[in-house]
Amino acid sequence: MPKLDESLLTDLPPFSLLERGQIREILTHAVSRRYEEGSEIFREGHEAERFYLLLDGYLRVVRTTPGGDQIIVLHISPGQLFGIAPALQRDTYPATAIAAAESIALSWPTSVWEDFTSRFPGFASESYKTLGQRLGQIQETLTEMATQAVEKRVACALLRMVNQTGRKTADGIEIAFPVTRQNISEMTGTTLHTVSRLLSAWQKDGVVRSTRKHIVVTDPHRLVLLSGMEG
Amino acid sequence: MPKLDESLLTDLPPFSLLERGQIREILTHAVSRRYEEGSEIFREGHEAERFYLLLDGYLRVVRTTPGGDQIIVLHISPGQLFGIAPALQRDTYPATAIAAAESIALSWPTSVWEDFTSRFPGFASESYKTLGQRLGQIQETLTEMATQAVEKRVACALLRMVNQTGRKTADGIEIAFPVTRQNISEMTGTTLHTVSRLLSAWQKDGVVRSTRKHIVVTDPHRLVLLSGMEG
DNA sequence: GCCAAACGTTGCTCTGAAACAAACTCCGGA
DNA sequence: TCCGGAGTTTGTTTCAGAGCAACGTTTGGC
Repeated sequence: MPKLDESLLTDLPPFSLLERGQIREILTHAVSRRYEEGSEIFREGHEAERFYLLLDGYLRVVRTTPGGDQIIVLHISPGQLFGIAPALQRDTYPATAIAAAESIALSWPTSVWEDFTSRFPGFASESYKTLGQRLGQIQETLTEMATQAVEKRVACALLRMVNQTGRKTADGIEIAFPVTRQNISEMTGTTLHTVSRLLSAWQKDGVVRSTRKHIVVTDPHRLVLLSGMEG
Repeated sequence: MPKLDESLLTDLPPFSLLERGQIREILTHAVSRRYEEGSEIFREGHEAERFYLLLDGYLRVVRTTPGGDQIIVLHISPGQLFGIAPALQRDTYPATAIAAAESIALSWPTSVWEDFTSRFPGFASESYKTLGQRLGQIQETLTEMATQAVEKRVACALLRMVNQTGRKTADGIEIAFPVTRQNISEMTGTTLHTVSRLLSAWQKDGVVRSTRKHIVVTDPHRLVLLSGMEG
């Protein structure tokens, strides 16, 4: 295991209120691990043995139906806690986490959760804040799914990724991790065919530019209009 | 305010570990109120001033889109905490709660939340368990919405209501609160017309029997088959 | 440098369910 | 008792988007 530097954590919300010494102690319990693109960090329904903090990379949180269809519930960006089943008194993960890009995460055994939340001020409240945000996000996605047409859902999904992970480039804002049409269809409850057609059309209109597994939004404002969020 | 009896709370999970005296103290901070069918307990986006416990009746938790469409995120049954935004470090309600039937709820000011969770063992953990269950339910609904056809979604919605609130009658299991076709369409992201057609067809097949605002599932097993959960 | 697999595109068909439309029925209140 | 509104039913039309099919393109492994 590589040596972990304290500065990794000092700027992250769950740990920002803590002393150097406390952070050092937290790190002594942590395991750092690298996950390559497409690999599974944990699986839905399995015993929740550890909880995690994403240091670098991006994750997809995924659910699979009995019928074998997969849907992407949300994405995790660096700095976020995930797999925090213990916060919800669950002993089993409610979804599967998959690395969308090569990623690095710290993890701790579930058994130290109790200890962390009681001893470290701000750790518990930040965790619950994260949970609250996620609950909100999922509700948002649910209402969108229930009320909006496919085109708007896809536009919203792109915007969400751009807002979370977008970085400016010469010709627009690009999504910082690999995404396939299939992935987008799993975020929006549609088919890869429909997503492909939409992206092609938007590319023709100059709203996006996309290559294999890679999307740049060239005209975010137009995309917002397409998403039907306003106007 | 009517006098509140301690026995109201002693059997409910959030309070089951507590002493009589503690429960008495909790009740001194509580306000009890009756909500008539269709009335709003709190509204999405408003300041989360109080949190609640449903004593009797049923609630719908609802979200409204900018476009005016409404969708029902979940239902609340007696004994459950709700409006517990403080548990998630939110200062605003993430959804609107509406009485689906005449209901009675206790409520406390958000300011005592901190106090309750720290002083009363089991209160916090039960609250978080509730939250965990709800998160799971919503994820479930989301995947269903994304992958299943309308017919299955409606079948699932009925089954969920039956499982949560169903009581046996002469000719089947009935849903314990008023439900309109419109309501079901708001649970499943479809139109009241489609729901009406489905219920008519199922009634013809002897799977359900329904009158205005009132549904009895006469053949739950067939409904499970229709829901595509197994087989 | 070749091959296979993964990813993407595009055309065509067909159907599930929305949209539109019109009645009908029940219930509560004046 | 009558009226009006809320809830329900049913028919018809329409179309977005799934399903099916075939082909093109990139990539990485051997």
